[in-house]
Amino acid sequence: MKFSKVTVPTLKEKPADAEIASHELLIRAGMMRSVAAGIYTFLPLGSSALAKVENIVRDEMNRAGACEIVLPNLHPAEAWRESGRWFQYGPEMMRLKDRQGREFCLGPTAEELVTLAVSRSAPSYRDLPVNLYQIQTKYRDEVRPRFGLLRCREFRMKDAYSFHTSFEDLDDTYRRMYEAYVAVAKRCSLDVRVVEAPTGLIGGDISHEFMVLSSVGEDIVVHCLECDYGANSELERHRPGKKFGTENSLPLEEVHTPCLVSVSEVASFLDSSSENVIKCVLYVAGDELIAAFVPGYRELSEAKLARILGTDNFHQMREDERELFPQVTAGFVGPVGLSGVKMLFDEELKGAKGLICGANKFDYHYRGVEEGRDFKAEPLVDIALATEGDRCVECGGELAIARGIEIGHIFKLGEKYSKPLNALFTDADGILKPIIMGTYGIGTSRMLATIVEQHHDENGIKWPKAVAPVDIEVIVLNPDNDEQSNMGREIYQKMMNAGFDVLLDERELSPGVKFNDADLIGVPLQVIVGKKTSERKTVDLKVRYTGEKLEFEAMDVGEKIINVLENVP
RNA sequence: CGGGGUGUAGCGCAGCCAGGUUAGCGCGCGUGCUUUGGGAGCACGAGGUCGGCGGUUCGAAUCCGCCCACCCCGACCA
Repeated sequence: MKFSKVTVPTLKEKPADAEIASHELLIRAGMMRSVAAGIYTFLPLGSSALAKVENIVRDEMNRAGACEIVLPNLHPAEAWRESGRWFQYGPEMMRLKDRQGREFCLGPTAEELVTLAVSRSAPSYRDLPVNLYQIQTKYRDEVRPRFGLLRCREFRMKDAYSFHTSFEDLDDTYRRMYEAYVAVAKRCSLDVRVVEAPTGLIGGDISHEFMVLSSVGEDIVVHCLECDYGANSELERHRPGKKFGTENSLPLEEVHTPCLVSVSEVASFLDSSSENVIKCVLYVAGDELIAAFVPGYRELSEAKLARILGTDNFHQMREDERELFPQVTAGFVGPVGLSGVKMLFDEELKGAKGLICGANKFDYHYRGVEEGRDFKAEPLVDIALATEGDRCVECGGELAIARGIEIGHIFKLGEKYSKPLNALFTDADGILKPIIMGTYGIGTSRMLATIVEQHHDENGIKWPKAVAPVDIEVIVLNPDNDEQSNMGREIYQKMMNAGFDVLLDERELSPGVKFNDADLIGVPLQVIVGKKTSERKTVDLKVRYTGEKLEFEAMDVGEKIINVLENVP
């Protein structure tokens, strides 16, 4: 590949709309261009890097016993109506009609189509299990596409679907896919953490997310620093690291707390701390009011609340709704003597003593409140978010809270799709039974961005060798010099013949431009042919990842390149 | 969908508040000469529906209205 013949429009300046490193660098390095919000064109180098990632995924899928297929992007509405998701998916699904008015969508995922494809062959237990996958463009009309390739409306994803005669058999494939995903991440130089995950719109019982910890990640991950426990914050479990409330019982008393509403204000006014205050958050769900109580030093998790309520159709009470619910005194709500409201108590409130809470009376709080004596914490639920200092439920180790980028997600679906789609197999006993399914997704374009997030410096991308768009860049500093030009071309040919992807930069530009472009593009190994070549018959090698520079005799540099390349990250 | 912001040459921006000739700057691009180990120099040159539509005005990039696109925060969500 010659630099002058391939479209690599590098930019000196940061694009105005790029907020994060991967977005900025993929554009500046000439690997992609934005077309519309959350829709990108991959230019030659970006396309090449994406293909490297996808081939690693492909290889690991094949090793795990999955078979590649190609499903259409255009899905007839019929399949989605049968599963019920045509109605559930909502505006996130890109819908369209053909000239006859028949409805279609652009596939956001493909459980329906693949399940129908398998079930139409009327499989018997002898035909199962099978595991089918594709690497395809997916469409989701995200509410807010952002961060370059991290959240797109059109993106690349590998999706696999497995079909089984039993849950035990599903467990086996699930484990193999889990291991394959870990292997993919490793080969792409991504440090991945596997966490328990919510199942969302895909559904099913058990699922795991593959998270790469990163400050630009959109998910919050809670994980143990000592064991393997990790979970998405939406369903994490934790053991409090400190005691809520006081050690001993205190007498209940009412105190005047004029205009003090927030937990910290009340705590400091009463010379106490947020570890003794009950926080109350009011929610409106339909025409019902919900008072949720959590320890004052914690945040309430709306995701957990949604799971408990069985709906996400609720919102925090707004000021203009206060008159609709005269039974509460906003800002001074406490569980003691409260009625006419649905109450929920975080588990940590059980048995707590010496607490401070609203007195359900304007400008008054109670102190010395004790659960069991002054109010009963029922129902007891897990609605609080983990906080720094919490301990692991598995091993008691320290929990860390971090942001993560979700690169993969695997689900045990069971019969969720096979039942409504009537996907059956004939068992050994001759009876038709629903197929047991699993589904496994990995975002390949998101992985590409994640790799750049994890591997870059102030000069540009530092591609790990396995996913670099090309392996070697040969830079001829002065192409007008015959000796340099010939040597550059010779090395270029030789390395291509040795099976490497090589980029030859013999553009008529000053050396600085070529050096900076090379660093920006981030090819693992630079071979520099310049003055030293014409004067001393040597060439320089520069390892992009480490910045290490080596000088070798030009004559036998081919072997040296191969040796050096073997040891670069 | 709520809040905030932006839209002027391929990219990054100034000009707008206080309307007034051929709308500027840097980078990039083209041609020529010089230069070639970390974003070269000189000379000449090309490139613009000032996001769109409508209005006010003798006159609109600039003021007003509507619309569109893009970005950020939130809500939401694989």
